[in-house]
Amino acid sequence: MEEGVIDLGQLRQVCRGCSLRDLCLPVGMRQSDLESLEHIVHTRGDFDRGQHLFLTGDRFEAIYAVKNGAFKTYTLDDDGREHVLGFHLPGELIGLDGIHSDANLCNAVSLEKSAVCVLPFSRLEELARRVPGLQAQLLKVMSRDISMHSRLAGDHTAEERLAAFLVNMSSRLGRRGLARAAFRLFMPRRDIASHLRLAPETVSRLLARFQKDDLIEVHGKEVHLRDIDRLQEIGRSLEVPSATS
Amino acid sequence: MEEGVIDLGQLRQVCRGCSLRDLCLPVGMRQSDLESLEHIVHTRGDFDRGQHLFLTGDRFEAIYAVKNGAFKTYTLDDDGREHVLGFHLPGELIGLDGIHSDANLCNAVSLEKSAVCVLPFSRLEELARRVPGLQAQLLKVMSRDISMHSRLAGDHTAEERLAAFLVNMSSRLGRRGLARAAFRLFMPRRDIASHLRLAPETVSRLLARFQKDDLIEVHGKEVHLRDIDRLQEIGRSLEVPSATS
DNA sequence: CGTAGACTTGAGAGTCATCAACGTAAGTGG
DNA sequence: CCACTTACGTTGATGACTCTCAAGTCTACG
Repeated sequence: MEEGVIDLGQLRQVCRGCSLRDLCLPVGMRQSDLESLEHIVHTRGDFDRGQHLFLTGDRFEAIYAVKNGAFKTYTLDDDGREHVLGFHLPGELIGLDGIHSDANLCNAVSLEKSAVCVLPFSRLEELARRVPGLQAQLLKVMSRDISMHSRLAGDHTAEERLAAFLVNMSSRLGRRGLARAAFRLFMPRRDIASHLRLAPETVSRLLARFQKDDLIEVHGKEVHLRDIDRLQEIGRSLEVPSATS
Repeated sequence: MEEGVIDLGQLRQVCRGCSLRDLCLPVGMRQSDLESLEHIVHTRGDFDRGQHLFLTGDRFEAIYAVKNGAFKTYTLDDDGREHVLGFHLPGELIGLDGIHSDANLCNAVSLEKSAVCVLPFSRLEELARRVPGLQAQLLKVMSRDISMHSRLAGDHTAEERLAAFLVNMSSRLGRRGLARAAFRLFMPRRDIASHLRLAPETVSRLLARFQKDDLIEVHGKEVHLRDIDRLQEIGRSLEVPSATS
C-alpha cells in the first residue's frame, strides 16, 4: 500500500468520517472547513489503561479530543493526594486548562484502551481565526467547562453531588448513542469519590442507599438508573443548563 | 459641549486610556487593534452597591469587564440558597460562563460603586477573528477560569481554602497596584463563606485563628497579611500556577 | 485458580455546620 | 449629630455529615 493513498483516503478524513463530529470541535463547521481542521489534526490510538497522555509540567503544545475510550485528568498535592478534575468521554476535549500557562497543569491518564486526536494549539488557534464556527465552538466548550466546574465547586451534599454525577454521565453517554439508563462506570469508585470530594466509602454507601430507594441498581461497575427524574431532581442544583441539549 | 467631541476624545479611548489595559482583554494587542476594540465597547458607570449587572435567565449578549469597583457572581438554588461563584475585580471579565448558553447562568451584582465595560459578544467574537492577540487573550482568560474553578472544586480543608483565598486576593489586588499585604475585604463574610462553601461562622473562627497564629491581622473588613509565605504554603494546593505572572 | 486490588459494610471520630446569643458597625431619619 | 434600627460579625455549645480506620467480601487478571 502506498502511504499517500492512506493519507488522503483515511487519515485525512479523521473528522469528516468521525462519528463524533457532531459532538466535538467540528460542530457547526462546513465540510470545507472540516478539511482544514483535518490538516492540523493527527490521531494517536495507542493508549492502554493507565497510560498517560501528558503530565503536570509538560510543555503545553496541544489540546486533545478523545476519539474513543476514556480519560481522567487529575492533580497531585505535595502530600501526594490525588484530585480528580474530571472524566473525558469521546468527543470531549482535554487540556483546556493549560492554555493560559506554558505547561500542562494536570495529568491526563487513560482509563481504558483509548485514542485521541491531537490538536496542536498554535495551529488550532490560527485556524479558529479563519473558521468562525471553530472559534465559536471552542469558546462554547470552554464556557461549558467553566460552568461545570463552578457548579461542582459549590456547596452541596454528598447525595446531591453523586446524583448529579450519575445523571451527568447518563446524559453524556446518551448523547454518544449509548443507553442513558444503563451503563458501565468505567472508573473506579476511588476516582468518582475524588472527583466529588468524597471518600470511596461514602460513594459505596450512597450507591447502596440509592439502590435501596429504588433510584438505581448497581452491580459492580454496572449501574441502571431506574428513576432518572428523581435523581435529576436531587442533583438539580448542580446541573449545567444549556441551550443546545 | 458637543457630543461628537466627547465621543472621539474620551469615550473612544476607553481602552487605550485605561489603566487596566495590561490586565484586561487588551493584553498583547497593538494600539491600532485597541482602537478596533474601542469601537465595540461601551462603558456603564452607574452601578450602586447591590445593583445587578445581569440576572440568571437574561439573554446572553455580552461579557463585561470590570472597570472599577467589584462584583460578585452567584447562583440561587430552588431552595433559595445562594452560591457565590466568584468575585470580580477591575480588569476581570464577567459572564464567560454564559457563552455556551443562550442565557446567563448566574447573577452578577455590584459590591460597591462600580463601572463596567460592555463587550457585545458577537462583535467581540468577530473582532477576535481579526485580532490574534484578542483571541489569544480571551482563550487564556477562560482557561485560567477553568483552572481556578477546578482547583476550588477539589477536596481541601477549610483552612486551606481560606488561606488560598486570602493569598489569591492579595495577588490580584497587588497586580492592580494596590498593597498586597494590607487590603480591604470588600465583600461580607457570608459571601466569602459561600464562595468557599463554608459557614460564615467558620470564616470568622478561622480568621481569628490565623490572627492568633500571627498569620494575619483582622479588623472588620481590613486584613493585613503578616506572613504571606506561610499562608501561601497552607493554601498551595489550591493555587493556580501561571506562566505570565 | 490464586492473589492483589477494588468494593462493601460497620464502628468510631473529626471537621465543620447549625443554633443561639451577644457585640459591633453601618446607615437612616429625626 | 445622635438615637435608632438593622445587618453584620463574633464566640460558644451542640450536633450532623462525612471521613477514617478496620475487617471482610468480591472481582479481575495473571
